[in-house]
Formats: sequence, C-alpha cells, structure tokens
Amino acid sequence: MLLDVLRKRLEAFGALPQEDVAFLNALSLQSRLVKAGADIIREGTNPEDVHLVISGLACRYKTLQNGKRAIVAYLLPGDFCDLHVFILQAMDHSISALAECIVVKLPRATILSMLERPAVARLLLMATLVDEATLREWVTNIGQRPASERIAHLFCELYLRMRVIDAVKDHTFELPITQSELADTVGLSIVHVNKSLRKLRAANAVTFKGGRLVITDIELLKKLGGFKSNYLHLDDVLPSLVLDSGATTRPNG
Amino acid sequence: MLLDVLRKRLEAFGALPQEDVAFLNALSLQSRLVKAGADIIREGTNPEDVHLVISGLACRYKTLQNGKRAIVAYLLPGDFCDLHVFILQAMDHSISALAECIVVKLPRATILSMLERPAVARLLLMATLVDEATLREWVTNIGQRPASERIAHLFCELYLRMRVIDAVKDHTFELPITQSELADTVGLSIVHVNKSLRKLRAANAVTFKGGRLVITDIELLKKLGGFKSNYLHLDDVLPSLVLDSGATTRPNG
DNA sequence: CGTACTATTGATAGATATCAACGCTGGTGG
DNA sequence: CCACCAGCGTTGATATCTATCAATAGTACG
Repeated sequence: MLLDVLRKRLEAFGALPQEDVAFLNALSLQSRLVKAGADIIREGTNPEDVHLVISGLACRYKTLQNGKRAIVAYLLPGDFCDLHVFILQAMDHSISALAECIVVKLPRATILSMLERPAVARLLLMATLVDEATLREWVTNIGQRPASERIAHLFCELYLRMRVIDAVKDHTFELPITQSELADTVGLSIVHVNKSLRKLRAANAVTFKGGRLVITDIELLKKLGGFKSNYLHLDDVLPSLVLDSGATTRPNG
Repeated sequence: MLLDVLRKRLEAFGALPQEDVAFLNALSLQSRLVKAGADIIREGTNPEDVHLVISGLACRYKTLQNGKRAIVAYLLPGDFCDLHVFILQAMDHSISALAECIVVKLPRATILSMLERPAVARLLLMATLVDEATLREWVTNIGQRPASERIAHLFCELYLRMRVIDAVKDHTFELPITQSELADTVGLSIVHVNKSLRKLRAANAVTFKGGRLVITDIELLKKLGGFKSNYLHLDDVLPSLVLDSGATTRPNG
C-alpha cells in the first residue's frame, strides 16, 4: 500500500488502532511522479490538495534576494509537504524533489477525515511538533557548531530518521543529494563541505559518495556532531533506535 | 485583563467572536513572576501546566555539550512556552526569562476547553505554524547571511512582532537583552556582534543600546537584512503592519 | 565527442573568532 | 561614603575558520 510509509512514520510515535490502519489502507489515492530537481510546490501558491512524499527525497528551501538558497528541511517518505494549507494562506517556501519522488495528493476532505480519528490526529500533530523541534536543532547546529561537526550532526539525524522508515541497510542509506545541496543545508560553501567530508572520512566516521552514506562508526559520528537524539522524541516508543546499532555489542538494543 | 495580550496576538491572525473573548476574560488565572535570568521551564521536564508569557521577554534556548548556548526563539507577551506538553513527553529545550516576566499557568483542562472553541483552536494552530515558519527563516538567516545582515533581519522580525502587540512607540521598543545574548541568537561572537551593531548604527538604520532598539530607517533595515515579511503571515489580516511605517511615503500602505 | 554538472585540490582572500585591555556601570560590603 | 567587584560594552591586534578563485578530472548525457 502506498500509505504504508505514512503508517510506519506515524507508528514511530505510537501504535495505531487496527481500524485506523484499515482506514488508511482504504483511501483511494492519486499519485504523482516528480522528477529530480523539479518543484513539487512553489512559494506563494496555496495548494488545493495536501501532498505526501511516498518515495524518493525532497526538501523545503528558500531563495534569498542575493541569490543564495537555503535548504531548511528534508522530506523523507511518510512526510507531509504542506499540512498547513488549511490554516495559512500561502506557502512561504518552496518544496523540490532532490531525487525522483512519488507524491500522493490528498484532498482536504481526506485530511479532515483523518483528523477526525483521534489516534491519527494525535500522531499527525506529534509529527508536526517534531518537525518544529528539528528546526530548533538546526538553528542550534548551524549557529553554533563548526563545519565538520555540523555535517556530522546532520548525518546522525538523517540516519535516525532513515531507520524509522526502514531505509537503512547495513549501516548504509541512500542520500541522493550533491555536495552543493549539502552546502546549502548547513550554511557552508561547496568547497568547504568537500574538505569537511574528507575529514569525516579520514576519521573513519562516515563516507558520503555517489548519493550514498555509509556510516562507519555511529558512536564516533554522534560524538563528533555532539548529537543527542532527544529532540526527535523517539525515546519512549523506539528505544532501540536511540541506542546505537553499530559493531559494538549492545544486547538490549 | 491578563489575557488581553493573548487576544491581541491571536487577533493578529483573525477576528475572534465576542463569546470567545468573553470566555478568555472569564478564565481564572494563576500568575507567576519570574526574575530576569531565571529559568521558566527546564529541558527534560514535562510541565504540568501550560505557560503563557504575559509581560517581559523570554527565550527558548539549548545548551550544547561544548558549553555553547543557542537561543532559538524569543517569547513575547502572548506567546506560549510549552503548548506541546500534551503531545510530547519531555521538553527538548529550556525557557528562560531575559527580563522579568509575568507568566500565567494554564491547567491542561483550560487548554482543552480553549481547543474546543473552533476559532480559538484555529488561531492557536496558526500561531504554532507561524512559529515553525519563523524557525525556517532563522535557519535561512543564520545559514546564509553575513553578520550585519543577519542582525538586521532579526531586528526587522522583532519590530513586526512587537508592533503586533502594540509594543512599538515612536519607532522604538524595549529589547532587554545583552549583546552576548544577541550573539547566541545569531550565531556570532560577542565582539563581532558589537562591531556589526556599530555598522548598522553608522548606516543610520538602527541603534541598539541599553536594552532599547531605536529604528532609524525601517526601509533601510529591511533592505540590509533582505527582509520579506511573508513568513509571519500577517499579510491578509494586518496589511498596515507589513508595509512600512517610516518617513518614506507609501500612499497605498 | 562535446557539454554540463559534480567532485576535488591548492592558493589566496575575506569573514569571524579569540585574546587582551580598558572604561563604564550598578551593586555590595566595609 | 568609598573601595571593590562583576557584568557589560568597546576597541585593537592577532589567529582561525571559511569563502572565493582557479584549475583539473571524472561522469553522465545527448
């Protein structure tokens, strides 16, 4: 089912009643294929439907008057693009596909029927609040950490988020972005990102190459990035995710 | 009434029915005085009540393992500290009073009764979404703009937010923070903040001294900071706030 | 086989941080 | 009342970090 990925994402925060799962499965969906590099939603518009990423990778971004671009969030499978169209008038940022994406369009009526289900509504709200917490962490990361640590922290976060949706295999996951996009994410120049990545690789922490991230030593990476996972609020539900899964043995992990 | 400031904040996004205003006025409130520098809520706790700032100035902040501090939001009168305690288990950041604050404690039951009123619930959700949009803007600001522009942008934002709660008199408002706190907000060193402030003053854009901000030329300040107010989503409701109020004439403003 | 885009590297320039010193202010205790 | 102290603001000198520039190479793609 297309919405499996949404269920997986929501259940990371808490179990979902069987009837709600059935409800999700019964929805008829209209999906759309978006090519890498294409915009899914553009700033200034007010989308008619709500968009949900099913596969691929997308990002929220802002373009500055000086021509620079800031990537302010990554959207993984199961993430909503624009759940706020109900409340706010116009998009204050754009959303673009970093890799080819499958996106489903959920009519507003569908969303409203989802919100009528308390368990679903609660988990949706929770996901929104975690998005906000993640932004606070990004402000902290970009504002206070030097280049290599900044990148290490981002990689830790993405690693955990990818694990939630079962996208990590053998300490490796697809991260189909260029160094240029990474630079726009962490607020560094391309060249400096390149050199910082080399440092992280030399430290035997992580290798990023060809749109693929190989975590060599997650504990080291966490230490380098000063990473604490509490802001993702997975602790209570999925303690196994919070603890490391690396080569080091952790029987209760 | 203590909650006047909340009403003012909410009505910045849309009118509130008379009966909802009456409802707010009828609430019995327990207020608390917090000294400057004291924590209102600390990371790791799960507050019993929801806190709302009535007067003064507070901030959300995070402390890093390397001892640095990041200020990730300012809380003005009418802002909630921890509306998310219903959903998330523990605070992932702390909240501290920058100046002496009056804070009211709203029992969870009170919040629930507020959420039962559609107009109030809608405006609360809207305020939450604007908080998130503001964080995206901060990520952009800190990540992409050089020092002076970064500070100019922050000042523009605070100027608009202060106007919403009628805290701007004569192009001037109280901003009771130190340069050190400003540095932790924009991700710069104290010394560099000091020098950047001097530049902004020399440009005749803004003067920050003694916890007070005097806007000399708001249009210039906006230009320096590359400021676009759309992310605050005041456009539809309070267009007069969005356009300039400065010496330059703008007949259709 | 060009033509982009991406990655990489070294050299240099520019921005920001750190260090150090000083003055100012408000409070505090003698 | 005065001496002292702590926090804040200010300034200049220096160190470090990061950006920019330039060149090269690899890769995908038409």
